[in-house]
Amino acid sequence: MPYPAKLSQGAVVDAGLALLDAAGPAALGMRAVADVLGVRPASLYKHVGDLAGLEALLAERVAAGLSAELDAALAGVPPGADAEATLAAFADAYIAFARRVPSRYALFSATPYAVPADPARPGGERRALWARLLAAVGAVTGDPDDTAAAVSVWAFLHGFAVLERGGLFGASGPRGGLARGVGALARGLARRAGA
Amino acid sequence: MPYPAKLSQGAVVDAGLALLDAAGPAALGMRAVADVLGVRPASLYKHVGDLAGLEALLAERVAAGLSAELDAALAGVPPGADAEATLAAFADAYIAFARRVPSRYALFSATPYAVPADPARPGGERRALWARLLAAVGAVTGDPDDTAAAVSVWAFLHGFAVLERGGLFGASGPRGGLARGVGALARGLARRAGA
DNA sequence: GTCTATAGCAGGATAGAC
DNA sequence: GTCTATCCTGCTATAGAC
Repeated sequence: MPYPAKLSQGAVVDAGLALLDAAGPAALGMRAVADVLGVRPASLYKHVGDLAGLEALLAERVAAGLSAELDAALAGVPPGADAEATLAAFADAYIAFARRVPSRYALFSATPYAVPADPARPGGERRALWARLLAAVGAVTGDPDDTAAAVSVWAFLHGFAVLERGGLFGASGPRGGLARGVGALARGLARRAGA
Repeated sequence: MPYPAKLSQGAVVDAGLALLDAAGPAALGMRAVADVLGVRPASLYKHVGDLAGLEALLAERVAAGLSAELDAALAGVPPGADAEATLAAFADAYIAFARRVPSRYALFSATPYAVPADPARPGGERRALWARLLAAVGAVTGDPDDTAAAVSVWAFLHGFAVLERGGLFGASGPRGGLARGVGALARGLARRAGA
């Protein structure tokens, strides 16, 4: 065989992830991914469609990784723990991910919605993430499906991650803003004592 | 005169702003701005240096606009108002700006720090914005220089703006998450009643 | 200060051979 | 399924004439 099969969709996604970590989201492109794989750019189109398709696959993969880490963090919280401690564990895991692999987090959060293409029903990982968030927030509010509260917490965490990564906090850094915000949200979102 | 002066730095910035509003941050470029002005791209370089210089000028201008609106919102709060109402007015004005001119907000928040170039000491508008934020948060915490609390509120507002604009909330939208988060932060950040 | 002309670079995507 | 070869589009930035 003159041209044996060297690629697969999974291999292309793996290469994209490696490139993402090494060179950042701006460097993600068909040419660069092909270079990583030692292959010609044209070959990739048979496996991931086009660049947008590759990005969607990558976002899904990243969402799965984040979801797993959040799951582990929630599982590590002792059964009788304080509700605020549960939310703090979730928040710490979320921010730790954004700090450890900022390029993956950037790609994930820049992809509006994994437009449900035909194969394998993407977007499912996003829903899993949302479920983890609702669980963590539910521990604080007492309502296991408190959408507004979940939106609040997500907005705070995402905003913190983005501002920190963008250098918007300046040289002084966040200055305790993470713990302060998580604590404030936990107390402020909690069901009123008398209710 | 064969080539009368048609341009000025201010005119180029105005055109950039118009282009930004009409076509989004991705469309901002020397060619496009020149087209808006009916001029050749090469002419712009005498006025704004290069593309990065133009972006810095635009970010500064946008920061000034946002700062002014926040100022007006804070000034509109009655003197004896509740501390939570003050923060809510600030938050509403912030999000209203991000919704009304999303491209301007995106440019502003994407520019890490107006690198202080020689002319007119840029970056000053950012500091003004930070002062407004500290004032609004100080009304809630009682500390006029509570950095951690200000970081918390900014992270929440920016995160909300970004997620909403990016369509990350999905079809259902934020679902009351803004008011919920502002209320929770106001209560959670407030100085303890007994202190 | 504006113009013409051009250099230089990078990127996505396709047609058709093997 | 991979290859070669190529097209097309987009952009910043500079040199030198007027």
